[in-house]
Formats: sequence, structure tokens, C-alpha cells
Amino acid sequence: MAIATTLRAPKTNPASADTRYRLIDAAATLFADRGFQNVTVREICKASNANVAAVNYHFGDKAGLYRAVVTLAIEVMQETNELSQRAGEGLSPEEQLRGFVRVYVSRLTGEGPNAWIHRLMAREMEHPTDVLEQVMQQVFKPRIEYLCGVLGATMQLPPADPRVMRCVTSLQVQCLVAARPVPKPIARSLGAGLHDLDAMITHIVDFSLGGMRAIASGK
Amino acid sequence: MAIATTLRAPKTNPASADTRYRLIDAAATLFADRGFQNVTVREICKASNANVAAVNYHFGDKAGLYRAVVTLAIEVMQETNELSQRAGEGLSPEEQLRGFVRVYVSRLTGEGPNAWIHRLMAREMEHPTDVLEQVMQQVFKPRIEYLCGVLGATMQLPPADPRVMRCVTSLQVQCLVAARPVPKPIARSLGAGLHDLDAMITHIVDFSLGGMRAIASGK
DNA sequence: ACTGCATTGAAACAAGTGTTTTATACATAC
DNA sequence: GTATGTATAAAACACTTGTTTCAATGCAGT
Repeated sequence: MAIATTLRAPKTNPASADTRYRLIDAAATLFADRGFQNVTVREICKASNANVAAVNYHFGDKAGLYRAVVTLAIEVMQETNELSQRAGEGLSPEEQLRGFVRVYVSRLTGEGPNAWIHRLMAREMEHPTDVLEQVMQQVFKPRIEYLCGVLGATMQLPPADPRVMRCVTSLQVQCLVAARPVPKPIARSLGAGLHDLDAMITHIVDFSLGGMRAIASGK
Repeated sequence: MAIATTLRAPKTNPASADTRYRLIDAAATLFADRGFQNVTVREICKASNANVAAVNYHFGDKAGLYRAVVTLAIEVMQETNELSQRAGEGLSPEEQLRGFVRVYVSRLTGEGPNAWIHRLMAREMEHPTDVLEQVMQQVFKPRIEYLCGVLGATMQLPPADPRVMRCVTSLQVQCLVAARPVPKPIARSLGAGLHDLDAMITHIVDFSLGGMRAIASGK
């Protein structure tokens, strides 16, 4: 019997690449929306017009397909890192921060074809699987180091200072929830003011700058 | 055949109350750790030394047990609300804020018997089930209203001002992640500085106060 | 002791799961 | 044309899931 090794690209037949792509595409949004466990391979195959055996044939097993999805996510996120850092290139630290938040949050909330990624990553943060390690090294670590540099410069503190680190997490966390679609019951009882994206972005930047000033000025 | 209606307390036999309690107790931590879908009734029954049929007998079905767990969680959270608000009673708005964060984060991170609750709630926020509505009305809404009052007083703005609201979410979100156990791969690449709870609490308060000042001062 | 009743225990059930098997269609190489 | 290897399709498999059944148990009240 012929087995397509788990993560290798298809050999010859272009039809193979086709279903391979369709599988990853369908699985991405499904995994992001409902988690690895709560999605069945039959659903994925139905959504991608593939046979039930296609997942095992092309990826070995369900986990192999998930790994392929995460690999794709990593590539897109690295691109986002580059973009959000380039947004402030050559500007002052404060403007670098503003540029980062703007691009980052926009990408996260975007209804574009990559909107599934941050949902998937939020899941990984809550329930780390064995691929989280890879995501950390290739995506989050560089991003955090960049932010430590920018915030350190703003606060006039060394990037490795724990106070800087805590500010980075405060900032990062605000971006993540700003991007997350608020569940209806919560939105209802919170009233308006959370759906205005631009207002949210400037709030995050201004709030964080104020917080950093307070922390940096010794208290 | 005799059916114990879903949420009614046991009638006569104390043994019934016993297994009922043991089931809720075991289910609470299991649901909190792995989510409703990813826990089997057989696991719950094994953990509580009960028979497989016990869940259906006492709670109708698996979802009924989940509802019972959430009901318990609501009671404890209401108590937490009271405590964290009483912590600043009669003090200045800033000290009220500090008292709230201290009690709230301590309760969330506590290794005590109620540590499972915020894990369960974090899950509900991400993936609302039909009980979230109830939690919102009885727990989160009062908490948010209290915080709007305190922050509004601090910022000298009306509590309903959208700027106040955004500051409340910034604060709330920082508390939630401060309380969440950081996954190992993340902690490793973030270095130290996140596990010192006291430092984290004062950071959140100072950072947020600085942020609020920045927002309130018109930018 | 007997009767009602709530509770438990063990087994079985129906549905759904990931995976494997078997057969077929198709393209390319000889 | 035949052979070879790849990809798809349909069915079946082994297993787990939540739930149900039914007999056994224990404990009141009489």
C-alpha cells in the first residue's frame, strides 16, 4: 500500500495537492471554531468534499492534519509580526507601539481569510498541545522580544526588566481581547463602546502609555 | 420507575445527597480543566466512586450535572464579589480599586477548594453555553457595575462613559490573565517576573491607575 | 415480616468516533 | 497494451460516547 508521509508535499498528481489544500482549508476554520476534539474528520471531509479516508491518507491521522494547520498558521503569524513591526520603522518608540497595536489588532479582528488563526491560537494558549512549543519559539518569542525593546525604550528601562515584561503582558492581553468577538450575553450587558475598533485601538495605546509612565516613574 | 427531578434536592435518603455532592465535586474540577465536551461521565463517576448511571439518575443527563456545577459556581462568585467590594469599603476610590484587585486576583489564583471556578468561567467566556446568560446577570453585571462606579469616581467621569467602560475591560482582563496559570512553554520563554503574585497585583493597580489618568486627562 | 420507594450496580444499547480495508479509477512508464 | 503506483470511494472495523434497562439492595412505615 502506498502511504503519503505525513507532512510531505504531494509527489506528482496535482489532484492530490487539491484535496490536501481543501482539507487544510476546511480544517483550519473548524479547528479554530470548535477545537481539535470537538471536530470530527467526517465534518472536515464533508466541508472539503473529500472522502472520509482522505485525512488518514494525506496526513496519517487527524493529529497530522492539525499539525499541518498549525504550520500554516505559523507562517501567517510570522508575516503579521513583520508587518506590525514594519509599521513603526524609523519612528519614535511611542509611534512604534501605536503602529504595532494598529496592525496587530486589525489583523486579529479582520474578517479576512486569516481570521481563523487567532481563534486557533487562543485555543492553544488555553489548552497547549505539543505544537505550542513550536509556535512559542517561532512566533510569540520574537514578538515579545520586539515589544520588550519598544516598551523598554519608552520607559527608559532595560528590555529584560521585569517591570517592562509585565507591561508587555498587560498590553498583549488587551490586544487579544479587543480582537476577540465578544459573546452576545456579555456585549448586551456591557452596552456599547466595545465594538468601535478605532476607539479601542487608541484606548489600548493611550491606556498602556499611561500605565507605562506610572510604572516607570517609580510608582 | 422513580426519577429524581433534575435540580431538586434529595428527598429523604442522605446517601443520595452524598453521591450527589461527590458527583458535583468531581465534575467541577474536571469540567473546569478540560471542558464539558472533553470529560466523560465515566470519568466523573470513577472520580466520585459512583456508578455510571448515577449522573442520569440524579441530574437527568450530563448537561444537568453541568448546570448544577455552574449553579454552585455562581454562588461562590457572588460571595467573591461581596468580599472584593467590602475590601475597599469606606476608602478612597483608588484604595477601593486596590482592594478589589487584591481580593479578586487572590481568589482566582488561590489553590483553595474554589480554584476551579475561574477556569470554568474562562471556558464559558470563550465558548458560551446556555448558562452563560445566567452567570452574566448574577455575577458579571454587578461586578462590572461596581467597577464602573469606582473607576468613574477615580477618573471623575460618569460611570456609563464609554471611556470608563474600556478601562474596566482593560483592568478586568489583566486580572484574569494574572490569575491564569501560564502554560509551561510560554512561561519558559517569558522568563521570570510573572509568578510573583504580589508584584503582579501592584503592577495591575499601578498600571491601570496610570492608564486611567492618561485616558481621563483627555489623552 | 411485608410493602413501598429511593438508590445503586452491572450489563446492554444506539449512536458516533477515528481508522482500516478493499476495490476502483486514473495517470504515467515501459 | 500492460504494468505500476497514486488517489478516491464505499464499506466495515474497533472503540468510546451518553444513556437506558432491569435486577438487587437498603431503608422507611405499618
